[in-house]
Amino acid sequence: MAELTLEDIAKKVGVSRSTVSRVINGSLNVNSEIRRRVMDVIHETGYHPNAAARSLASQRSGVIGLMLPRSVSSFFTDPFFPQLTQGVAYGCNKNDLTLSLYLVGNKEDEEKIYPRISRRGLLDGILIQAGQPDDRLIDYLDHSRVPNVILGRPFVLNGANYIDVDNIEAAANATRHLIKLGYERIATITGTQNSAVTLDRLEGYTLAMKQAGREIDDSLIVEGDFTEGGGYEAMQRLLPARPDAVFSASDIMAVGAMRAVQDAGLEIPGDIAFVGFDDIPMASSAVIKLTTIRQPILQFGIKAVELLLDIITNGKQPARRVMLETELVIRESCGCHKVNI
Amino acid sequence: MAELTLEDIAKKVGVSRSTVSRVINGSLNVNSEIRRRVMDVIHETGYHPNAAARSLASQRSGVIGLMLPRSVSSFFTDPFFPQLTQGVAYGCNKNDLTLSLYLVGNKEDEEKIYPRISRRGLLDGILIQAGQPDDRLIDYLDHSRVPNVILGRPFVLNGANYIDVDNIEAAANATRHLIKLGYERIATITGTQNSAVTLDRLEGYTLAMKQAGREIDDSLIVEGDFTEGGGYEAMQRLLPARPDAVFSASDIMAVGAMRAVQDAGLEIPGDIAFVGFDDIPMASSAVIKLTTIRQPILQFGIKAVELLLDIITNGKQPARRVMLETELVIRESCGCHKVNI
DNA sequence: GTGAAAGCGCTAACAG
DNA sequence: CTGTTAGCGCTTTCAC
Repeated sequence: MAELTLEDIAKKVGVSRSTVSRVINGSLNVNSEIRRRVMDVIHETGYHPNAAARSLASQRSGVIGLMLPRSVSSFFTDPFFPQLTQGVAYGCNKNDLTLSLYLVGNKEDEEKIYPRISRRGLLDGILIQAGQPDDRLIDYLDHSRVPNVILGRPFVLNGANYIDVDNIEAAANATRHLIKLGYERIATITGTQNSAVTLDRLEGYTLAMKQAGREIDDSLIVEGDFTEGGGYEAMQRLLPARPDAVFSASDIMAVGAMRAVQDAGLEIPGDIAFVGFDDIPMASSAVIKLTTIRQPILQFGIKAVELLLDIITNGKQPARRVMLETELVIRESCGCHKVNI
Repeated sequence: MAELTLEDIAKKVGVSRSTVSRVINGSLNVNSEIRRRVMDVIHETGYHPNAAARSLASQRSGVIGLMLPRSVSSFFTDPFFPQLTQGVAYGCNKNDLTLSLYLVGNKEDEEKIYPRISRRGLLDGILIQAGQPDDRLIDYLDHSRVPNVILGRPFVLNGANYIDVDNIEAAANATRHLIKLGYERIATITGTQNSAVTLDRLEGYTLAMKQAGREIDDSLIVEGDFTEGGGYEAMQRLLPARPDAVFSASDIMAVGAMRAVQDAGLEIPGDIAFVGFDDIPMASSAVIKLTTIRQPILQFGIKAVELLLDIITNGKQPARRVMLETELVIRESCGCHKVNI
């Protein structure tokens, strides 16, 4: 059977194309009897309006993009991104939006993707993961008229719309918890250099330490890369400095680091206590029991979609900055109960 | 500035709209001098054709969908899916396609998504992850005219186009490896009930055991759920049966199971040997060293896109079934070297 | 409350 | 090799 059009439906019901369009788009000014008949025919025939035609006429596609730049290589290595993606997907489902995913693999991909997202008609707006300071994309989008919101604080603000958690405060919180528990040599495993999250979480650590009158010992600060393996190696480098507690800038690195501690024959939290960041599902597993800073990852994605929708509808002015709350979730890796005895 | 149209470019260059369209679409029949001038103006002005108009006129959107049904709840829990998604994304990048991701969260979402994917004009075709036997979607798509390929063998074939690895043979291979190494009590941790992968891998295990003249001992078969925690628990249930080797239907479950073994004070592979399935990045980490069946996950995604493209171009007849090769990757968890001594 | 008519911006015959 | 001419299928004034 040939594809049905609005015109076909109209003919079958005996009304005009406009009327059918009105009932599909939920206009109130339609006689309820006619509306019913139109609906019936639509269901009987299994008619679905053509998306391209609709986009062209209405200048709205109902599609938003999610772009993860090349610098986010940990897409399938850190559960954070899949979960974020899921949050965005839920946000889309909720708002009857379709999600287009742009995963950039290499420089070549990148060049091909720029034009695709700026092609009008395809996307109503786009969500971009903040990356490294030299990410040209954010800059690029700033100049384009595509409504966009940045996931995470971008390096250069410039009236950007973004959503984030207060990484500095959250990391400070995590560190303070360790300080309060009486640990003497508190170390930190940072994320990849050159990303805003890494900088902010490190700053939070430093802040809390200084506020507590502790000196910053560089041998207690090691760089990870947001992977489990990276956490393992970072911990191995850290071990000689004899830390008695570690604040890890991500849960997945904490998991790797804890493994390194165990492989070294030490105990958690007895010998070394841990606090992570993210609260990925694994953190609450029976085996890990990681005390961590919970980010509302799913909510993050959902809110981002809503923020974007707001910008699409009402314009990008004034700039919007949404901050989500984090929360210290106490499990066993920090050794809380040890102190309570 | 108002949005540029093809007409504007044509006017600036002093040619007709069609000519500009031709150079954009790479038609050969254009005077090279004119082509150059058109290109120049396009670059100067930063013109991008409107995707909706183009889709409407050409009946092709350049967008394909990737649908992960509700039954795939392990999206952000098993690295397999993110990696598959990445493979699909690469395949899209390579072929100048845009990827739309449909992650179904709940029944409600599901109902909203059906019409979205069957709306013509939006999608040129769709990739669907095979799920449980009662997944209505695959059935639904079979009747629709949307070109589609199923990722993994579907329960009901019916002329479906799909791509898969030979799970039975691969699992048998893994099991045979363990048999050859002389293990006496070889167990298996299966995936979630009711999925084709689970069934096939279990069948491979049974097959290899029977072929080797081993009896199938039900106490050596436990069900997992494709999560790390599930693997851990499955192993705990398995321990009393005193297995000396385990074939796990996925790497992530193997990781959990191995942890359970260590927590029980046993050694790998000394007390219990392991072979996994997938070869996720973690499997080759310095800590895990998991012997496993490597699936070409990225390739899987890329090939799926190419297959879909073929169907879009040449029609769904005849049905295409693509099988990808797997490979046994030997690391340390199987205890190979123990035997070689 | 309903219909007619004018596009939305592009592709694709078809002439020339 | 290039221009003219129809649409693609829908939304949206604007009359009535």
